[in-house]
Amino acid sequence: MATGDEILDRALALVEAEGAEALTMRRLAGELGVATTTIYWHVGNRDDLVTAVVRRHGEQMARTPVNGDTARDRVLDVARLIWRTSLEHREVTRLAAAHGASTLQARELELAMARELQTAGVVGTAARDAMRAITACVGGFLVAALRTDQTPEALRRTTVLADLSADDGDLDPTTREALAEPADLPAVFESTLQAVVESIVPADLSANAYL
Amino acid sequence: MATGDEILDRALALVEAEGAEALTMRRLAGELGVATTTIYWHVGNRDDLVTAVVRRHGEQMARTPVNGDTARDRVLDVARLIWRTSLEHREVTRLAAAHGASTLQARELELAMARELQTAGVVGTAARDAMRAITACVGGFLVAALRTDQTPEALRRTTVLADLSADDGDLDPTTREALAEPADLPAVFESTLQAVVESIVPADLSANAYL
DNA sequence: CTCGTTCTTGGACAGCGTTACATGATCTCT
DNA sequence: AGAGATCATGTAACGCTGTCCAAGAACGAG
Repeated sequence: MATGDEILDRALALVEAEGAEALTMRRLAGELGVATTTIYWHVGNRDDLVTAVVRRHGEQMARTPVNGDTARDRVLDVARLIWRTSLEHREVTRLAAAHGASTLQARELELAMARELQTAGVVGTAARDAMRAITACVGGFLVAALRTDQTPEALRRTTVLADLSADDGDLDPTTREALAEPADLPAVFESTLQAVVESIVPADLSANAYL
Repeated sequence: MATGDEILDRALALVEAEGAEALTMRRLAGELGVATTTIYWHVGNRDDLVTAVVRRHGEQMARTPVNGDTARDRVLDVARLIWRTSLEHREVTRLAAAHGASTLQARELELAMARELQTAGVVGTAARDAMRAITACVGGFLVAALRTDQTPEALRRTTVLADLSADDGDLDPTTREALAEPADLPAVFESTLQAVVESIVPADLSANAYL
């Protein structure tokens, strides 16, 4: 009656609809009209459940085609794709992050990035290091972005603003004021991404003044 | 008998000694030889507790002096400082990350970075964006690094290697082999950091071929 | 001594993941 | 067709978590 796939689909829907914290064994079982032990039988542990959910979602994420004329553009596009889809399904992203499985969520897209890097001439350990660098940055910006949509109270605890009082006197008032407001994260992400990719796959060799 | 400071000190020691997961209200109370409710009276919620612990640790973290001749070097050094101390106290870092309070942990150091950016001529919203970019990258590499020291079983689930079988046929065997092995994360971090900072605070203007 | 505030406690509640065990359904083999 | 194994589900419990309530202990001020 309740196949493993049905359970995973429901779990995914539950997470997307009501948040990562809503994914509890009892809750999911209730959603399916089934005893909690049934989930254990079909899927296993909660760890296994989350892993399977994240993996399944990761495969769906990778269905979007990659755009870009040059290989470098395509590398950039894959990174943006991870960024965008992770934000669109932020609850799944949150679940994956809490589980330490972000890499699993983006697994297919990371492979796609490796392919694009390859056609850009980056292979072997260099490709691996490049991929890790890019995905680490994307992941870092993602946690920053996901932290933003939390309760205002928790935000005030966490953000740098707090007290722009006298304790940082040697800081320009303009800067201090700017620090109190949130950054345009997508824009900062874009420019940082460009810098990182540029350091790995130089934009256009003919435009390089050194050559 | 049990002041708030004592509780926080014990909590910090507990986390550093036995891991972030060991910080439970009952466990901490037992450690202090006190009823769990006492903690609630002095510190408050568990959220409050974790927040206070992370903040306290963050203040201790910021006591290391910043090195470097040029302002740019000092910006780099602050970033490396966050990286290094966060790894040295990885359990606290894990706790902060699980709580969404990484920014709080590094608050003082981020302010230090803002100061260095200022002397490097980056002020106002540019300073804010620069700081966010750098800290996001550091944070991303940190979660990647912390994921590494997890159980081998969980690692195999998460890492990109898994099956270097036929499903990614158009991938160079050298690359495929490299992807199966972990990267030298500190080295990749260092070079990525350089690239990001370079894009914000150009190294030495006289060395720029365009000027 | 007594009142009021500060501090501490024991005991409960609801929720979580997980498991041992019993039960029913389904299929297979003789 | 009937016996037995395998699959699928349900019941009930264990130990753990954060949290709160009402009641008591300590203690300084009047």
